[in-house]
Amino acid sequence: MSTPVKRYTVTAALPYANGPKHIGHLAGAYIPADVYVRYLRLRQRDVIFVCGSDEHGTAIPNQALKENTTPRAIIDKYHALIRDSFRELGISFDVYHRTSEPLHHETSQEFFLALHHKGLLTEETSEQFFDAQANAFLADRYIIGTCPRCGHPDAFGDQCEKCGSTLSPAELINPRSTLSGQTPVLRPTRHWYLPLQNYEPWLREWILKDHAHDWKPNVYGQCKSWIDAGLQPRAMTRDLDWGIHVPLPDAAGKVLYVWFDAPIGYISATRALFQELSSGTRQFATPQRDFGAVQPDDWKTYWEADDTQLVHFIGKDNIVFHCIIFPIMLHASQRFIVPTNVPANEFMNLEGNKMSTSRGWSIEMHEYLTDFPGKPDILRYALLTNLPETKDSEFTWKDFQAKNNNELVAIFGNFVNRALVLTQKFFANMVPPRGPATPVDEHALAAIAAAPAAIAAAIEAFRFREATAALLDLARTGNKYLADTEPWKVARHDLPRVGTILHIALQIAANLALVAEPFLPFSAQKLRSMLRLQPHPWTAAGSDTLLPAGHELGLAELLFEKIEDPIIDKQIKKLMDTQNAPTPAPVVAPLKPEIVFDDFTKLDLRVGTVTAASRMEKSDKLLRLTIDDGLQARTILSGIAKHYTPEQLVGQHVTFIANLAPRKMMGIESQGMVLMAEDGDGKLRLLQPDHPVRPGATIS
RNA sequence: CGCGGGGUGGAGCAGUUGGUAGCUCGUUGGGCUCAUAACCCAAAGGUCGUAAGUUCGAGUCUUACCCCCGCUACCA
Repeated sequence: MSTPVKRYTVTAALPYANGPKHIGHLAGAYIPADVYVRYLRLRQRDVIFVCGSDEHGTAIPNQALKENTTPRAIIDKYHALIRDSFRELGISFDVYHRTSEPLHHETSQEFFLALHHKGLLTEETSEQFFDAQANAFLADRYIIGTCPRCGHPDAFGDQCEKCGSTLSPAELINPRSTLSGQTPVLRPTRHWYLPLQNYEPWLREWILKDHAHDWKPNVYGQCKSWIDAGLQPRAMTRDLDWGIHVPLPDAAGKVLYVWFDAPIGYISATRALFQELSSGTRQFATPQRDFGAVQPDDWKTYWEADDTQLVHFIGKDNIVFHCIIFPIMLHASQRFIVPTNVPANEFMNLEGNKMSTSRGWSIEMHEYLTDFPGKPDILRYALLTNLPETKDSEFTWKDFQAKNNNELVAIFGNFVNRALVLTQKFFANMVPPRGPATPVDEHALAAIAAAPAAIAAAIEAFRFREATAALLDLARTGNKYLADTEPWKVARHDLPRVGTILHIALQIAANLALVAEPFLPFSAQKLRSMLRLQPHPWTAAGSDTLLPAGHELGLAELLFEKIEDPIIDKQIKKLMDTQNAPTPAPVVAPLKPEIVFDDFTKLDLRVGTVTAASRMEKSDKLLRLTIDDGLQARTILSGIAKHYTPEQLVGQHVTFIANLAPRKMMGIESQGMVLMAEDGDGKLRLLQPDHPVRPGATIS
């Protein structure tokens, strides 16, 4: 709204290097970001496209344990895999860095210290689980125990991988440390917090007011939700030995929170880019344009100058970090600019279900590249036309096939092929001269002139589906033009007229080659070579003189190939097979330690009759039961709403623990615990006597 | 009434400030034969989640409710 934009810093979410990344990630961030950047480059704007691997956090050591190797080996492996996949898919980063690099550690520590020296971080002490034997605080992921929901014996402290529940370590039954197997204890620990709440007025001004109209509704809504809920201080450090050390004298064993250091990775990557550009080395930098002579410090303008536009491309899971926390860090630094826009996408589902690498329900980038060699553009196109821009979308293999066969092949590729084959046939593969234009010709020329602006407007508004559709519309125009003018018929009596028609058709093809570059870079390149067309800036798009009369064309080949059913069926089968893979044997909980008879007699187990049952408001799982135990009506809350309706329970016998200390949940006191048999798959069933008994009957 | 996003022809989606409901794919019929049985034209197909309200007029505004997705919470 103020200063004209002089340069762009475009980032795509740092992929977490704990495993391969799938096409949902591509659809969420990388493909739209790449289209945007390639477009800006064609506009000859000053843009950098930065990314890198996010290699810290607790999940990396965790994955190392799973794969029985070291964190270093994990990040090396997945960094390379992800980086190479991106490159093969044509994601044109100027630099792909990694957060394990010393330069990033240094950048992050400087950032942390800058905030610390300004007095913007607070120190607080809280209680966290500690493993006395390993002498280490345990991140949630390092604590495992029996899941209180499904009984899975190896649920993590933050989440049960089996039933998907979100947990906190305190909920686990028989919690144990993965480091030593010991039961962890609570112990106080000190951390540095960023008081997010202090920045609420600024956020309200910056997001809710200044960006009320230019940010996407899903992003804006999420931000508003967070701000209105009231922001809390957030710990920016962790007790861990994998990560970036807190650069303070009294902070042994403390590292920066991964979400503190990861977004700083964008800055580190930018620094790395300019270091390598100025020194001529190429380790992480893969410059996609001529940057000219630069100095190492030139990175600063891309993060500090007001006339730089910073755009973060991310998936919706990252909104809070890129719109709230990182901007607060940037703003608090009083040095860096904050993002101009954060065009986050929703999620892409796969054949009806959420994508998940761990459950095998996904298409990994490297798998696609192996199964469809030389066809990155088809995936780019299929994702682009189906981006989850406003809501979750769905990828199916049939749709992928249809998009390729009916659109890329039949409309785009076929038009180009028609124009080239006709030119070969009638004009010895030379661009014929153009004669007087008829109204039909004028119409086609007008379409050529209008297309680039329509595409550009959609890209600049972050509407990539629309932009892609506009691209294909130009190819449709070409097909229609040929159908309307019928050069194969005209050839029988008026060859010069055929020349005019093909001249215009070839200009359409040339324009396609130009404006397709951001979307389908490999095919655009191929088409350019078929036309022997030099690269042009975007400003040349819309011109009807890209190919001069007399210009000799190159060798015509098929731009896209049909994909036959068996290929698609094979992919679908592959996906289905992952679900039919031998399901892990039903979980039978391991035996607990032996107890003596006295331990058993401490339990007062009884049978009661349910006299009333109702759902608890605001709870999916809790039922409020009133139970006649022979003495009184006692209230017990039970987490069985997913398994029984209140109506089913009234009148039923239930067994319960009568002398369990009362516990308040959702504001209601629960006086006991109803016993349930739990199946391996998490289903709960009542435990009942096989004949009616009187309420209060004891169990022994 | 926890928060956010979304519910529009068979499928996937557009619909800016309220003024006769559009696009792509699919379907059906026709045309064409240069082209990867591709292309072009036409038609059929929607009570815009439900109900009420504001208005001369609502997919578009208000209210209530229903459903889907995500986040959050309870789970003795």
